[in-house]
Amino acid sequence: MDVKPRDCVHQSNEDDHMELRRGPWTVEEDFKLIEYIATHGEGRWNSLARCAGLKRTGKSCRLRWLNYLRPDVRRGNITLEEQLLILELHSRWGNRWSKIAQHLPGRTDNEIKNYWRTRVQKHAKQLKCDVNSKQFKDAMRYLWMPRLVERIQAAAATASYTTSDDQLGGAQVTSSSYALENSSTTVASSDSFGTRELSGNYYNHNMDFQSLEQNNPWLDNLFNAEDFYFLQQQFNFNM
DNA sequence: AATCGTCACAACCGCCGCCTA
DNA sequence: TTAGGCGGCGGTTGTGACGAT
Repeated sequence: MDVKPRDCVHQSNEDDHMELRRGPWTVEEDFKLIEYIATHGEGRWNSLARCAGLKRTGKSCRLRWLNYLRPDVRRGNITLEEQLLILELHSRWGNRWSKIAQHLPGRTDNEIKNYWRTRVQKHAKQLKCDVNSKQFKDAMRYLWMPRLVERIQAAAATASYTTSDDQLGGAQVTSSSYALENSSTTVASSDSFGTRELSGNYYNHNMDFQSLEQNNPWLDNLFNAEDFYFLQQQFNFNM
């Protein structure tokens, strides 16, 4: 952003010692922040907070803007393609959330971090293994990621045969196609493995995921009973 | 209907590196 | 050169929503 709130003279001793607000943001606070940034641009968050008349720390304003109010923030469920990208990038970079977020347009590091903690770590916990263990990494690489690839491909195939938005939901197909385009370029450029290799691994394990999926509408529940059995057989998890 | 447990997500905290005076 | 301020990042916590009992 170009315009910085550098010409703010709205400071007084009272302001300096005012009680800072914490906790959830109100609609009024959001409005103030949006208005101020629309006029003056973002950056220099401490003085921005003062000049905008917000009884918040600069950090709090920055976080609220970047994670919630920014117009290009994408909200809603993490798509399959995004899940695949997160797993792929995390396997390369670890907990470098902001770096990972740079490759998922509209997603924030906070959102990705939350996704990892609530979904991925949950499954590690269910498998009674450490999320950083080789076992779990193998499970991700040889089961979870190939499955995501299959699901992405299946969704794309279904979409191509479908002309009616009513059957799949127009928004979902659009979002899926958009993300697939992005993820395929990124994943394909991976120096370690790409979609083809992932699919190969998937077939090597000789699993009939298609029928499995038909019988199990797991969708967001990434590991189901059969998966646990498979993991137990393949990776000797103690369950 | 009430209570409890779990999940998802927003927000805060502490640390670190960079910049500037 | 250095000290202080600031922004960015990753870890952690608080809390509302929701489902199970």
